Amino acid sequence: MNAIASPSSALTPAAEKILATASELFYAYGIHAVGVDRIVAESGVTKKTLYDRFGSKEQLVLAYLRRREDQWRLALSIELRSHPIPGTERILAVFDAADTWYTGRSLKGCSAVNARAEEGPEVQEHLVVREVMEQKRWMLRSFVDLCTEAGMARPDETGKHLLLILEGALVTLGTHSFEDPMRVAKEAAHMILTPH
Amino acid sequence: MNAIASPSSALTPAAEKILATASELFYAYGIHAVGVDRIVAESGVTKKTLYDRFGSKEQLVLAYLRRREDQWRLALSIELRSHPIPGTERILAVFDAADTWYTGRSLKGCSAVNARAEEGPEVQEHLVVREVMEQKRWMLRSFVDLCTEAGMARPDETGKHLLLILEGALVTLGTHSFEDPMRVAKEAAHMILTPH
DNA sequence: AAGCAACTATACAGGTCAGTATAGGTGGGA
DNA sequence: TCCCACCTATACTGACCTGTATAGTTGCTT
Repeated sequence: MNAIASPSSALTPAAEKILATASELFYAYGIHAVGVDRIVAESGVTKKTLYDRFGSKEQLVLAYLRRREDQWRLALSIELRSHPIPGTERILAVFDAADTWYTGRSLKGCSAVNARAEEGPEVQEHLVVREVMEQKRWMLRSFVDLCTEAGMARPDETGKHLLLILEGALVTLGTHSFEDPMRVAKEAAHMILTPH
Repeated sequence: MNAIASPSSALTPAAEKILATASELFYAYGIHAVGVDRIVAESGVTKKTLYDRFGSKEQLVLAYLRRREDQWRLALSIELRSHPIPGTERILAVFDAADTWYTGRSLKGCSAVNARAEEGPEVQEHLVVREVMEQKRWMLRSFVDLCTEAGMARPDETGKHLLLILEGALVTLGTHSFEDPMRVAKEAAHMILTPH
């Protein structure tokens, strides 16, 4: 596994407050629905400081997405460290980590998917869209690596199957189609991983 | 199955043009990012007509979501009609319908999920959020019905597993984590439906 | 011929958007 | 003592936001 959190880049106290406030608001209401005026008002920091520290709203959005992803990767790496033996149990531990980390904190699904929904159709152009794509491909790579080290017959295909199930559970956290989607996802993953 | 398209409510010509233009723009750029001024300009209709026909932007958004869902349910019911025998093949035909209907047309994933990403955290309050929830629960019910009529051992659980896989594939259409997600989803569904 | 639904055209109101400008305050290190 | 990074405070720009107001046109139906 390649899960190591980034150095988190030592923000100044005011920048920290801005990012914390922006993260809550962006996730809860959407990125376009939250103006910098509101972020500034609720964080008790001036607009000048926001632009001195982050440069633009888009860069603030990127910082928000990267921090959330860093936290998830850290939580995942800790969970995996307590299941060090390659195999089905270690793979299923991903869904335990997701249950612990996302459930409760993520009543609107995946922040990256939600951010992508608000951007235009250009894939390569916008930084936000690229960031989302890279995060998702990292998770796919992680699943494939776990399947490979477990000696699965078709790690590439199985990794994709597992990613689909995880993504579905994250979406379902936001749509409220049914209760406890991450537990159900772990069941589904278990069936995928069981020899037929 | 309960898939019958709604009567589609006979819009006036100008309303039709507005809805067609709004649908493209909402899907491509997000709902908050598209103003009524732009919809009006690109559809060649006046703003007065838009408000005479739809009443508000929110109602226009609802019309957009409902029409897209109606079209999907119609496509699904046609596909299912050509696989009338209860069983695994009929269930997997859902993913063929999704492949035909979504792939190409839906390079940014599910319109309902994307719309939900832009609304606030209140679940019961906003009409858009309720609409999205109802659409997703309808699809879950459809999967469960298909599993029940196929004589599956645990139709409720299997229906949820299938919904997770379908949702995951829709998201992946938008994130570009890997190619051809709907085909991969059908594979995963096939494994879920095969006795262990 | 009258009425009416559907439409065009233009202008406006009141608010919010991202981002900039100007001026000044504070605390720690060289 | 001077400097400098970091911060506050306030005002502003020009564009865009949803929604409304006013006035007039077209074409079908009764």
